[in-house]
Amino acid sequence: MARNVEFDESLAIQKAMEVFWKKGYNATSLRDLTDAMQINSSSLYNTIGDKQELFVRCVQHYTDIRKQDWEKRLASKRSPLAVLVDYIHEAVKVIINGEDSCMAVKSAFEVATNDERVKQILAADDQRCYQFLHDLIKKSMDKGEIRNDEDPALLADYFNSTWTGWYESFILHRDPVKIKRMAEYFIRQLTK
Amino acid sequence: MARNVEFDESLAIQKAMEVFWKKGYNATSLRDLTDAMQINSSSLYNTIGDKQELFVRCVQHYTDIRKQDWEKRLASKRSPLAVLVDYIHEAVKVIINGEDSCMAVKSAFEVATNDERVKQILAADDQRCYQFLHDLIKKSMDKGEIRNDEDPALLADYFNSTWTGWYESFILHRDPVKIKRMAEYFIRQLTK
DNA sequence: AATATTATGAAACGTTTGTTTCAGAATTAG
DNA sequence: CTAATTCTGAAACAAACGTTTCATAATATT
Repeated sequence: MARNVEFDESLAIQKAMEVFWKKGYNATSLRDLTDAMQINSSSLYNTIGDKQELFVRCVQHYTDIRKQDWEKRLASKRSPLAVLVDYIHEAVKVIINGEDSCMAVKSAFEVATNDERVKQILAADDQRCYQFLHDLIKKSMDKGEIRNDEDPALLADYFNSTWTGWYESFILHRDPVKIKRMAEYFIRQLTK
Repeated sequence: MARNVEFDESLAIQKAMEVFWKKGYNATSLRDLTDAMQINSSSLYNTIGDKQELFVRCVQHYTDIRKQDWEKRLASKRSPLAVLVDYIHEAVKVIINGEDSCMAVKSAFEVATNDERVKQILAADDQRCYQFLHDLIKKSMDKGEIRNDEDPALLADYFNSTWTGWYESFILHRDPVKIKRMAEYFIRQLTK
């Protein structure tokens, strides 16, 4: 027998995520957040909680979106190698055209070292990406699309950790050609 | 005709660097810094400047140390491949045993996106690491120590960006074996 | 329609932030 | 020794921080 929450919580989380993504955890103030979310701080504290809790929810939201993307790609009818190559090309596009870097990577270095919950969420996200790559590599090997003289688990680990450096490179040099060349080498390693 | 600065400036920079390295730029307060440096904030502002200026000096100091290390390794009498492999193994040790992640990487993601001077310093540092790798790879190819069917500039770029992901992986999973296996694969790519 | 309950907005909370001030201690040059 | 200059330490600064309070508005249930 009382009123309901007025604002759309998932939309508010989305808006907060965008701010955290761009500025990072520590450089984002609560006013930055409530401005973007268009809610009062009392509403924030009544529903979601404090800044840390909000950040956890935002990181969770960020990784949820990625999870859905990987699941959709794995369900594709195309050949595993085609899905893998397509994914790499889209990753390059995101790095080159995206205004901001990857929120998962930024949060891993800035927050995961101090916040156990954020670390768990990002570790789970990383594990899913590994699984995504491992599935595609294994299937490609079984179908004879790529060479199979290396352990697919090792390749998945290696490739999974590779993107991170591409983000750093693009932050420092803003050279799209450099990223594209590395991606081509990346794919060549598998196929030749 | 007046007194001199009392504290050792380079020692103070070193101490400040350690704090920034561990906590990151935004999570570090000026009191954290003056406590570690064991100086009063007035002395800090009189000699070095504000927080941003101090951070720039710390990042510069961090990259200076790396520069010296690369120069020393390049001057080695051993074979280029041996120097390269040795460097990779030591990089793995640093990742696995180091309490904190790489300050250059952390700063690239947290600060370089907003601070042009930090970005320039880190870009120059990255360029030097590229040059270090390129020199060793080129020489190894010329001596016939490794395969030469790929462009050494491309390999240097690719390898240079690879470490960053290893740091992220270790933050999230703390699995030394994983890092070691990736390093072995890394070396295998060159030699076989 | 009355009532109990909850969400909201504005203001205020005590801390902490980065930075500045300034009197006095220290030191060098004449 | 004197005097001019500079460094230091403690205190204070306003602004911004994350968070809480509370009166009021809103609504679902009876």
